[in-house]
Amino acid sequence: MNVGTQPSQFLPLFLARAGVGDAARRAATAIPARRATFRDGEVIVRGAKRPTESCLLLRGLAVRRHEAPRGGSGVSAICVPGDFMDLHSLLLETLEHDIVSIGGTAAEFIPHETLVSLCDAHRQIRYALWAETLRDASAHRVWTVLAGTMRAPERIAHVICELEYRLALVGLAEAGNFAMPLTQADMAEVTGFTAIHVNRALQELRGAGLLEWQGRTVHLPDVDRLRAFCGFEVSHVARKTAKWFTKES
Amino acid sequence: MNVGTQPSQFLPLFLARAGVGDAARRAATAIPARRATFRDGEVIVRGAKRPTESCLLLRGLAVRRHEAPRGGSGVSAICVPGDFMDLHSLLLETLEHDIVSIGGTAAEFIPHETLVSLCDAHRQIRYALWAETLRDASAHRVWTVLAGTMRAPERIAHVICELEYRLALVGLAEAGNFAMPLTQADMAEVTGFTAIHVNRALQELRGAGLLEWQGRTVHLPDVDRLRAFCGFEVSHVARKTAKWFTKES
DNA sequence: CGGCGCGTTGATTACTGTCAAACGGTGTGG
DNA sequence: CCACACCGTTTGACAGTAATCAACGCGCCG
Repeated sequence: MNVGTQPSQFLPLFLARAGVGDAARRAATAIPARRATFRDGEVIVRGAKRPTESCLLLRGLAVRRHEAPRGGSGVSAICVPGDFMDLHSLLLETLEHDIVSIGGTAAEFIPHETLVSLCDAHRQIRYALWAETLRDASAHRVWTVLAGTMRAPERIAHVICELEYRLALVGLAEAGNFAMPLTQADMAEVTGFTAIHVNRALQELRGAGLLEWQGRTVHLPDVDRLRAFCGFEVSHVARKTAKWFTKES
Repeated sequence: MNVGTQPSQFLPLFLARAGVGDAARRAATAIPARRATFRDGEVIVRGAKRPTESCLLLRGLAVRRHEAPRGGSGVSAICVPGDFMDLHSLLLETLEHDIVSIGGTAAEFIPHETLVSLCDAHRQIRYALWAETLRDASAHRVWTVLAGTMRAPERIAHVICELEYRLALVGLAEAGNFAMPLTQADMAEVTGFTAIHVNRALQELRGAGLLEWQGRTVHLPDVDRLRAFCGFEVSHVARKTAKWFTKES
């Protein structure tokens, strides 16, 4: 549902986090952005269609949903608030997946031509956006390996650890507690297991006292123990950006 | 083994394929590149160490090898000649994986500062390189989903289809025949199965007349049938680049 | 009340890993 | 030349993990 156009709030925040300097950031303060909200399961960006805007997630969770070759579907990533979800559509003609809302979400859409102008005009901005897409790619590589090497309880625990970590970064998780819009069926799509198997793996995790997940809330009694259980390392998720491009163009 | 420094051959080729115009391409003709060859299993780029160059694969195959959390290892991508293997090290401080030679390989290394100068000076070049990293990311997403949803025979067949397709693009596969430096154990690392299971899946594929793989050579009697078997679609691998950035800066 | 989404359970089957061993080719040293 | 070791491949038997099929319970909402 479209809820109007207003100056982008998240783009300046995003650039600030990326270490972009004041001058370039001032140029990004008055960027008009279309805002929209989405209900559970609604498609935020459809892969089949060439988009003319890129979107930032403001609230809620979203997944990158792919059609799998033999007819099923799979998820290649989870997006949290603050993520620039389809920056790649700026340069690639086709998208291989949909971006789908999990629970209620809000997103803002910035026209490609605006982003291109910013990139052309500001060296720091273009490298910051490029670096963001590289961080995404790095996360994808890690997921590929995890999907190949971990069994259900560890894999699920790892997804939860990753969510907790990334949500905490943007103030949406505290003391191991966070809202969990994903259902067990969603978790199955993310991890590639069946919903039934996810259910049984979760019972194992609960039984071991590693996590509580009831309704739409997750509580991790001992984050460190859960991280040890599944081999989660912050360094796998948090990739630092090189600092050579801080010079303004 | 270091085999000297000479003007980069592949960078101009690479830019030409990316649709970069003559003016920008001329600037990239005299780029000095260090050349080196590697034996089977040698590390071409070590993730732990911050590199000061980015490398292109000239000959042979290489894999992105990760340490898996519980001690094993996994592979997140296969690189073929012509691939810019660690362009991401240009902007990210840390790399989460090694790039490892499979069989004998040759690579050329271009200093980061040279690449940065080219990117700063030429709009087309910076967008072409950015797009290349986005294509990588797209391939990673597809692999994540495949790793989660396919069983061994299909998954292995898919990797082989992808290799055949990408090698054919650079003239290294013809009529379904190509050199295969990967061993069955390597294929196990790539797909996340055990070598024994890979062996059995291959017997199944051979029995169905879908592929022949003996020694270091693969022959696909009927590429279309193999593609149908594993759901391989060219569109999953070949992502087109948007054409808006053809304008020179 | 009845339907639906979500979580749960049990029984059964299919897929994959593990352990142990053997085979064939290749290169090396005696 | 042969013995030997090594690597990649192959085989068999068995154990563990996950998918499938078929229900059932529970809460929410029309």
